[in-house]
Amino acid sequence: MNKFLKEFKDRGYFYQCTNEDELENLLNNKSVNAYIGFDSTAPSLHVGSLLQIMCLRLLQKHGHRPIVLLGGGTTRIGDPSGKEETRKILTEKQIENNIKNIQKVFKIFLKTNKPNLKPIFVNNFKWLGKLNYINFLREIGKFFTINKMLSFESVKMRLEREQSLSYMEFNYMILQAYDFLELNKNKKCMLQIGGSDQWGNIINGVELIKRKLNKQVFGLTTPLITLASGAKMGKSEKGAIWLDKKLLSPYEYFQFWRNTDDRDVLKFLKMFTDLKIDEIEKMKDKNINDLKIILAKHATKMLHGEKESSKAFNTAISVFVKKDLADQINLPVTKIKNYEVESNLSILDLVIKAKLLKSKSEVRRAIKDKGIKINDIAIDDANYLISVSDFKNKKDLFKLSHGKKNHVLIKLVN
RNA sequence: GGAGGGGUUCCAGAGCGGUCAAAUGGGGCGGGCUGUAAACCCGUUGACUUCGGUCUUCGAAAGUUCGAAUCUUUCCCCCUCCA
Repeated sequence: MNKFLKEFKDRGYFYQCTNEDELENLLNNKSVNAYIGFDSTAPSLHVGSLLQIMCLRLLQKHGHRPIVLLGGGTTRIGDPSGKEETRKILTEKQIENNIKNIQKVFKIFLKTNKPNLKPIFVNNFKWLGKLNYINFLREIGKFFTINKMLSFESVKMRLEREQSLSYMEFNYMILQAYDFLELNKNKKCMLQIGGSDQWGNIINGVELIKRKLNKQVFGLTTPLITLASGAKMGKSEKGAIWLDKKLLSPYEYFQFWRNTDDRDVLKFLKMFTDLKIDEIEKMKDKNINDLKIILAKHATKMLHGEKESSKAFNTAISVFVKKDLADQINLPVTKIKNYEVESNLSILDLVIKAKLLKSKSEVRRAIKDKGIKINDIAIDDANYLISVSDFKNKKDLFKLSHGKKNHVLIKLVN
């Protein structure tokens, strides 16, 4: 079997392929350009997109060239797949900023010194933005039948759920198909990869190219990852797990992986680290917590680098194992000013300021439940005022915690 | 176009004049157990509070009433059946 495809399967990335045998031939014979499109509705991607990123990385590892499509065009429309409601429409400026920021993560994951394998970044607004409606209908629209479009899962679902699907969104799949056509013509792209929810959109592109150019191209999908708990990957209790340290610190990213459900650990090691499959297989019988640490270290290293990864690890050790305040300097920091303390800063306000909780009522409740701690000592009075003596251990620092896992350092500044 | 049914707190879903910030389940959060896991058990789950209360919420607006999620009117949205 083709090496790329084999590893793709071994790592659990494989879900469906439009024509596996032919694709294998192609991959055996030459370096292929392949693309994945990414949503640009947020300023960063989150772990939900990580599997796709890993696919591109794997592709590159096997000598194929990744194309990253950041959909300035399609983001203006909004993919109805898997969405229950009409998307919000973003301004052009927001989208441009998002794209700029999202590119950074690919520059990390797809770094290479081989010029011919460098990722190609494309923005489909470049071609979608100047489409002429009449021409488009005549040249592209004629290949699509409404009968078929209505049969797609993404459309059916919206119709069944009685949620309105605007004409604009209904066109999304055609635009995505057109993207593939465009990339095939101009970037020699032969393969589109995507999550299993993209299957419909992908075959539309494959078929469009077949009809329009009489060329065979391919589609490959990855499974939807659900956690053992049944939840979707990417969201945690705190919100999205962003792949951007401005939105989520390396320590918190590390903790996300460190807290993986036992049942998911081996799967994630295969999916989200570069460790060789047989190495992972060999580790199977190791202590599950050690495996989680390996996972967390690797995943963090891949995104934030070796240094941040080991810093995060050390921080975690001192928080959870050594319980030694001195080493916990990598926890998220909230600064407060001298005068704030002097003017009776309450624990209620501080917890909110540190973003551990959102309202004073929540903080009150948490205090009642013994869930708020200063330097690991539970606060039992909701009227507690922060004072200089709270900083006594470190002079200008103390640790504020909500529950066992959410810790923030409070730093006193002038 | 005609006839019915419905829009409730994060979700599902009760309530149908006061005792309703609203049953129950799910989810979330905290605590316990443990392994920073799962399962399980307990607590909690609108906001503000000087802890006495106060304020905002049951599709939208107006009204009846001492008092409305609950009744009336208009409007918006959705579902089912018939044409």
